[in-house]
Amino acid sequence: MIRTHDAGALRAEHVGQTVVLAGWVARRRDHGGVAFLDLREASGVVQVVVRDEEVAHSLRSEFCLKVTGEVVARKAGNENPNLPTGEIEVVATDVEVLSASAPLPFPIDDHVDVGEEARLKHRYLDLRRSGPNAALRLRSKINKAARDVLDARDFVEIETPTLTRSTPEGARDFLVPARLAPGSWYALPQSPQLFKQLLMVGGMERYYQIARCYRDEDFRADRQPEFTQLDIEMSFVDQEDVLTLMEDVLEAMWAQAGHTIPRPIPRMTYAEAMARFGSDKPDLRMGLELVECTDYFKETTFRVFQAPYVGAVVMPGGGSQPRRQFDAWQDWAKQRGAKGLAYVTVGEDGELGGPVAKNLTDAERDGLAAHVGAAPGDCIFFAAGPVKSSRALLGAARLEIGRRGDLLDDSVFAFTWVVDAPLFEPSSDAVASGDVAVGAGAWTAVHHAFTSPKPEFLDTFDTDPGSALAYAYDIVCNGNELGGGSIRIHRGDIQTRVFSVMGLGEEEAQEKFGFLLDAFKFGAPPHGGIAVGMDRIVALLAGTDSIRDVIAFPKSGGGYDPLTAAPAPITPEQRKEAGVDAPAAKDVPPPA
RNA sequence: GGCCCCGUAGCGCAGUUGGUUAGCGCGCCGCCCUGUCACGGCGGAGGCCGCGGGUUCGAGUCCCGUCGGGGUCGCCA
Repeated sequence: MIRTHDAGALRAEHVGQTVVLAGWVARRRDHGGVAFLDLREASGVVQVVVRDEEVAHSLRSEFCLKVTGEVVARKAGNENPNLPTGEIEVVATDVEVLSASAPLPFPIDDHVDVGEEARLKHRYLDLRRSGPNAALRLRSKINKAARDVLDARDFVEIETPTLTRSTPEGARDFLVPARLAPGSWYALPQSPQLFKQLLMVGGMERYYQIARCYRDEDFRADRQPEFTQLDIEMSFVDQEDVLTLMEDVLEAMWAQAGHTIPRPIPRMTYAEAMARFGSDKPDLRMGLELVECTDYFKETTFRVFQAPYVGAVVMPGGGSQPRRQFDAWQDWAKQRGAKGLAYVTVGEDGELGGPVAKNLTDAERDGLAAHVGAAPGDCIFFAAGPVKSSRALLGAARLEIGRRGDLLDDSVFAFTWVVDAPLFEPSSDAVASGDVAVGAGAWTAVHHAFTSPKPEFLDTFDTDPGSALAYAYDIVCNGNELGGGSIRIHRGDIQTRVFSVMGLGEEEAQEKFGFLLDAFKFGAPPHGGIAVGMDRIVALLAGTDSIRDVIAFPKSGGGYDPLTAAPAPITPEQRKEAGVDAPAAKDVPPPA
């Protein structure tokens, strides 16, 4: 090693020692005859005193230095209590410039805000800043915590291919031309789903992988075209085994950030989550649950509330919002595709106000505040219409109320399992418009096509797809779906029936994933698993809103990498050789 | 794909009802400074106001288009 000591580890006990340090000039304070350098490296920062003006004068920010010097105690009054190394300093006897630095595109200074575009373009400089640097180190620790738990339980870490076959998982695939088979294409995996199931058939019994996954979808704040899952699969287990294991893993990961997760993690059914929170990933850091009002308004003369569903959510203290604020709520609701957001205010005297109140009967007004749990000064928002879309609107309103009221504490982690999701949902968009899809009966898997129905629906799931529940589970924290999994189908006959409900014929099923169906013919063990998104988990634990902050080299909008400027054009030669323009090797049947 | 917001010096931002030479802070360059720690002082350089078109006597400012960034809904199991 070039250095003998870590700069950030020097303390009073090292006084008198001659040390060799290596690091970067974080800051230079030149007083003419004496200059102070803050030398920064992975372990921290220490103050270096340079008395040779010739040497000090030429040094600049982010020069990479080797410093030889003696550790001395700072004189009384010169200590810096803000630094762990603040009691001492290193008086340089020799300073060697290992590498000079050009002027920086942006300051490497924790006090200065820099735009994301500039940071990502020079991400290697951004990573010298304490925040981004710490985020990646935290990520490493969390990965290790997960590995330790799984290793202790005899899991096998196995890598699966990234050049594979287009899989049926719902998102758009990234495609890679096959030079040796012009006209044919690999797909990058959306997840290792099929491979991990094959590993179960292969007798591995306990598999895990920290796996990169690829989905070619539009961008969101919490989405990257490539992202990382902790992927787990186990044989001979039921749901309890998977949930317990995952809780062990989560507990260990959260412990890395100094947090304790109360065990067991509570559970609620999908139906309960939708009814109480209007979401399949409820944020349980606050109350303000949705209140069912359909029965309450059963006899109402108010036409808007003559609907299959009427629900409410209370905004504490919201009654005093000015009119334009309520108008803003209307715009907010309309932007989400709703007609509006009806509201009633509760005056300090208990008198109801707002445009809706006068449409209600005396009886309806009298009991309303009590029914929804509103207090004087509150505001009650209503949604009326189709069950699913109305609850979704109220669920979104609930979160918005939480944000505006500062009711969501980011230092608190509220976990829940959401279980018993429906196995299928109507694939038509009839759901959103509120019509009940009947007839043609095109159904699509809520989770994925290999999720088993719960045992009690094994006989009926194809005759009554709408009411069948899936043997699936999602882990939710603070309104984020961290991940999910299921007990899989391991019997060919059941798999065929599931495909059939989805309108997937035998021939097409064989074409798309015949290799999996074939594998299941050879004594496939019962198995199940789970996958959680590591980017979101680390972001939560790092206290950042964006998963970009916990990815070493993230992409910006449009899948663009500001650092390498990928994606980039290719040469005509590359194009020809890759076979990008070759005609299809074989006609592929269109999707069902 | 729809909607909203933002593009002004290396970075972060201001720029009035459209008006003469486009500012501020930090950084950068030069000089000075022997106890600072987000050191300080003096001086200086640095701008196709994202791009294209239009309105106007005159556009950083108004209009249309376009590109880039961010957010959101759709989409993403």
